[in-house]
Amino acid sequence: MPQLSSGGGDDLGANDEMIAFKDEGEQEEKIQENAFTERDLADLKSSLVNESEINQSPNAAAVRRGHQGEQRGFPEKHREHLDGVSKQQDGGMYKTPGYPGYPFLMLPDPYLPNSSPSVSSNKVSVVQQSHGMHPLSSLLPYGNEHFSPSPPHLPTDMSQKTGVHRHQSQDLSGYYSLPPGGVSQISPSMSWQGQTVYPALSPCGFRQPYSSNLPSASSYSRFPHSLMLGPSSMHPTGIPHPAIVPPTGKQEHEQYDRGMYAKPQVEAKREKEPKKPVIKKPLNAFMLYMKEMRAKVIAECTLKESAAINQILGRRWHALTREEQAKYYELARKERQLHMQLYPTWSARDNYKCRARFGLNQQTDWCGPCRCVPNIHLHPLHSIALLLSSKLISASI
DNA sequence: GTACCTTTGAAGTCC
DNA sequence: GGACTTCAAAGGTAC
Repeated sequence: MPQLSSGGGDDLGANDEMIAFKDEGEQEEKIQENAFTERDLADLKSSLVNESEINQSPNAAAVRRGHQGEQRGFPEKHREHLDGVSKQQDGGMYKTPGYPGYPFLMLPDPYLPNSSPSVSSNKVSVVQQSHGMHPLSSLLPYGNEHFSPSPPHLPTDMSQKTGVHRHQSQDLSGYYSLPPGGVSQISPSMSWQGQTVYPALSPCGFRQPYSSNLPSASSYSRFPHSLMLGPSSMHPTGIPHPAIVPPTGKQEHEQYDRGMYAKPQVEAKREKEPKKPVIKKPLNAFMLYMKEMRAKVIAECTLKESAAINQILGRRWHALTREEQAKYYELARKERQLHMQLYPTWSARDNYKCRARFGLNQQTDWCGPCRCVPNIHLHPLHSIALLLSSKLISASI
């Protein structure tokens, strides 16, 4: 996928999608000729989303379900209009003096030299956003200079362009104020950069999932309290990370017991033990955008259904300029970088359901059913032995 | 109680 | 290398 990592600011990654988005009207013309194509159904959904944006009705989602047939021919011009409106809205978001509801602003900036709750990290800054400060800079744990034309601390090859080089771990210490000894020496009290990415929302009508009475809890809005209280929730480095979540709910259920296999006593015993926290994937650019804009869309459209909201956000994402998208690509890139720094052995594969489904150790067990490999690097002979054993397991299954 | 929906992007897997 | 799959967030909905 296109990323900033290619080094050029022009390669922001949304080209294809943006082109497809612009061609949407042509497709809809074809749809009028073939009323029962699959594209028609997809277009219907988009039209319904448009309607939700226009009507801003809290019942729009319900209406969508109930009257899909009636709304099949929703005028295309409304979509074009909405695209313009949404573009205007999104474009204006960076110009708005106040930045209400911008969730990232409420948290300390761990990567600024003075990372204590600062002007850019408390609620006051929310309404002082625009004064010589890029609105997104506050969202960043990386400081305002991130969007400045020539960040002083950036490597020379990154200064004048948004280009990114993938391997710049040496830069992270400057970016994230990491101690020279590496992440393992980061004080546990330091706010995790993701807090600014997954924060509590401002009290001005936005959701605030956890009590703000507890200072520590408010600083870890994305963490369940159990995660914050227990050392088991900590990363080995001692750093609480928003990507670390206890395997509760859906994931826990899917990963530890799906009824796929009978539980031996060992399994039952394992369940009594504290569950290992799951390291989540770092958020990509669009996910970061959604996190930021969801509350705004909810407020504007009075929608609550995430599926419909995400459709709107997807359209708005395409409506963003490349420069606007670049900010989120850059954020996502830093998220991935820090994630890699903190969890060098972690792989997205670790969270694949298949391994946990069969009760396999993420680090050592060979996943026979799906053939995905363990995280460790095995001796070739060991690998062959595991391969053979996995085939036997597969045959027995 | 939990899967599903819906979006885009990153990463992994497969052929 | 391209196609495909999975998972990140979110919360209402359906079963």
